[in-house]
Amino acid sequence: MSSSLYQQIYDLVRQVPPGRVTTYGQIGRLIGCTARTVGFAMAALAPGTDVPWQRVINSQGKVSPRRDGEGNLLQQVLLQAEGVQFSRSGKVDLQTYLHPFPG
DNA sequence: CGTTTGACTGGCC
DNA sequence: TGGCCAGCCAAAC
Repeated sequence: MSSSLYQQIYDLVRQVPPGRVTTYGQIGRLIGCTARTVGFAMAALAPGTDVPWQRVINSQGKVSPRRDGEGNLLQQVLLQAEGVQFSRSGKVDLQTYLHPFPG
């Protein structure tokens, strides 16, 4: 059962429940690739995907600025709608919202 | 097949 | 706390 590298990334992101977040580095470490690769996989997602890409943020607990510069705001809104609270600086408390992956 | 780019990260100041 | 730099890896050209 060998899935593509991207498929493994998407599979882990789907395991993140609403109201929780994960980081690029966390997923990358579980699969065995770098955070850059995870970010690249997120960028390759289609608008109507079933992957909760909004729950993937950077190690600083902030939403990474995208090349377009528009979806980043949407990501914060979607997370807030799930109950994730942002600090005044626009940061998320990873110790509270980071999803603990099994293994 | 070499170069460039990008939704990252850790270290340093 | 926040900005800058080098390292990393995969896709696009």
